[in-house]
Amino acid sequence: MDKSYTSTSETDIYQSWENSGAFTPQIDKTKTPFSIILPLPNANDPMHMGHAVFTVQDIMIRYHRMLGDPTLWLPGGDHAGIETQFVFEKKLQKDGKSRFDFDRQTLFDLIWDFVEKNRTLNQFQMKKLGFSMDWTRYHYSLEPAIVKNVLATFKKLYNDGLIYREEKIVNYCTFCGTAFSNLEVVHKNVDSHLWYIKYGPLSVATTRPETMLGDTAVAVNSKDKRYQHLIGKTITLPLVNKEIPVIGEDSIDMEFGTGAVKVTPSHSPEDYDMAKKHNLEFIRIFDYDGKSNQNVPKNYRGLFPAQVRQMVIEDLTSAGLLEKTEAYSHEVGHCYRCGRPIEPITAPQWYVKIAPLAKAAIDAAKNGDVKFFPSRFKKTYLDWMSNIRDWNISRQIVWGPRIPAWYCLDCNPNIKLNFLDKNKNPISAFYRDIKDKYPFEEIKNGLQSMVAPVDSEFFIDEVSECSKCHSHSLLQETDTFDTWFLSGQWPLSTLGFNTADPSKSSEDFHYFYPTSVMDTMWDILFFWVARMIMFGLYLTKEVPFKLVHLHARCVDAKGQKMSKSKGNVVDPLSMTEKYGTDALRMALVYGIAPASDFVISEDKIRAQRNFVNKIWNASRFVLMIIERFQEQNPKLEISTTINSSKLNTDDKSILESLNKIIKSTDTDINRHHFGQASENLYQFFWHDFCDVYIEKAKDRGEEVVPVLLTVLINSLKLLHPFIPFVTESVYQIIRQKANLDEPQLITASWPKEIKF
RNA sequence: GAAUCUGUAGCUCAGUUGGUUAGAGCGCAUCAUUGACAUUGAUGAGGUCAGAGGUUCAAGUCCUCUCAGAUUCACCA
Repeated sequence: MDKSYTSTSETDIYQSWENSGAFTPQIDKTKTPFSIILPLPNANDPMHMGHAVFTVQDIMIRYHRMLGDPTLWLPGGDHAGIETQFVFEKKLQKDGKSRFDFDRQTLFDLIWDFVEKNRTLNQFQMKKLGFSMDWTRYHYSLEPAIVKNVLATFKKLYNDGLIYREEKIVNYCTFCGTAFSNLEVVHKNVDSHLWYIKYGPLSVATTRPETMLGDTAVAVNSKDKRYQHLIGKTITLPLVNKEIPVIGEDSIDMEFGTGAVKVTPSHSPEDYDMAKKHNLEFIRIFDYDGKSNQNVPKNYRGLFPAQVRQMVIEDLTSAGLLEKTEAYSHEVGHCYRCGRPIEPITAPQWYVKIAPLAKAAIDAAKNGDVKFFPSRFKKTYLDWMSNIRDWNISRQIVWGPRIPAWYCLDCNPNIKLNFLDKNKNPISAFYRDIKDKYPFEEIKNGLQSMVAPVDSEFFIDEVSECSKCHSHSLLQETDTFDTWFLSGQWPLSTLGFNTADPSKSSEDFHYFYPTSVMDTMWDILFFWVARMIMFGLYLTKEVPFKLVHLHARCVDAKGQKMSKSKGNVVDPLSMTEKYGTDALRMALVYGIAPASDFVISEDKIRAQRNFVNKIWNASRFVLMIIERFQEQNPKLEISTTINSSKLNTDDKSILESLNKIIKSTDTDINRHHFGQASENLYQFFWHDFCDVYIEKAKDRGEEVVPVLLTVLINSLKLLHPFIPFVTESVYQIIRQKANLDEPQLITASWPKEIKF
């Protein structure tokens, strides 16, 4: 054996595991399987430290595999809708282009190629980390079969009356050009102003003066004595010179501002609700490109909100209508992707009626069908679940499956179309105005996006002819699915559940579903975990996993979340090259509490590299001792059979410690205290075994061999889930020496109490 | 505004259902080591477990409050 451990053979060891079929479980109906679906990484993203924390999954997987359970760890890759398109658009920007230069099919194809180039990268990286995944069951989220199933789910939801299309106020990012769900909006505190504007007989206080051009009412508290006489009357909206009503609304805080609030139903969520209640007019003054439109007086048109604000303030000031300006800081929604302020806009979108789905998901958590670890996350989950609102599943991007709805242009002439004509000139117009100018095929081929009025009729199945007017001018909805709509069905899709006909679901599905554990980080508990639970219950009546395990988050030395934009990411692969994969894996679990933040430092990895080397050297020494005894006594039998009559107190002591560590490792792994388990193993091996037992064994004769070997082999087994490479390579060497039956450590039997 | 978490050695953190002198890694000090390993060994210094009160035979651990920090959720003008 070499003088120190080198990690150069890791790739070979991984290959031999994979070739031996160890990663691929056999379906055995007499046994209970253990299965984990990997939280699918973005297919085109390289791995970061956060992914390396999936080591805890490998620990569980390897442990159960050694216990003899049919064990499945199913890997996958996500097309990651908005994320990927955003990255791609940045790339386009560098080349001086934008998404508007392409029709949607071309853009989609470009992104597809872009992703394909990197798609296998993180598969390679996961192998580097030693993850014992079943690559024969790998899935990619845009595989035809998976997409087909997702569309079938949409159809089922639709048929069950759980899908609807409505024009509500949405979180719209005019830069990214898409709406977002509430979860994707980041609230930031912004220092701004409160402007007091004179509206006829009263004044209103507002943080967004520019939206006044779209005001359709003023609201006051109906109990407010100052304004009671005005309720039901109208006042004149300045700058626009239009009569708008004063309404009484109990939710208005009389203490705040002037106690009177301007109401802009199309650009404020609260005002939207008020307008629905009081039947107010909706005037959308900002378009989806972020600029003011035809609904504002001429001089304010075609401008961004900030510009309109400037003008409105100036004009109000010169008209003597701006009473005062106060400094004011408040929360403003920002796009989680590009960081720009979200513009609340009314837009027709597709929604999932969430209440019935949420109810089942709440019940499942309450009755323990799905458990949480650490358990406090159950409360977080239930709190969120019980306040959940209908889910906006439509995104105005191209990178993802399109919503399967088809509109007849001739029945819905008010559909707004954005497309490139045959000369690549951008056209933006209502169908009614251009139907005679452009052939349908030209529109269809150059299509970028469309906005169908909320009352448009659609077909949920693709048809080539409109059943009403027999037109062949049918276009599929250009909105794509929220990426979580697809990944929310991931456990079902990957295991072969068939939504359209559940009886045709695969054997894998029947055997491995519900899976055992879903291990992820708490930051996607709502985005992903909650959605998977809802979909799982909705489609199969069963939870997709019995346990939600939230692992720790890796932060930088300053305690900050690692992110590419902050430039503080530590690349796990460079660490594996420098110190070996095992050292990194051990550093990622050693002494770490579940679901907490932890700092990964090079010091810590180095310390674990030393431990890995200690294992190597201790094993080398044990073999040297044995060889020495063999030279003295060629007939010496190398065996692990313990003869209790020959044991001295040291032997008994180390065997007792071994039994203790076997027991505690079992307990700790089963209750997910991987940090504790690894710490105990570290202490046991280095201190109890090396520093104490081996030191004393130096002075003893060949009778130490069985105990030495027994402790060593069992230690290797116990450590294998944590540090698979060094343990396997040592095992292979010892196996030859000691004629061990089990060909590989990865599939060797998990240690049981030693009788002596 | 609501909820959750954290505060333990110089640094980064463990500490299970409350149970003897509170632990690890790194760092530090002293010594050792020519045959497993300097990627080593031994010994040691260093902590009124954020603060106050309470429950208990017993509290780092449970309860209440205070202080400090972090995070998540939330449509307030």
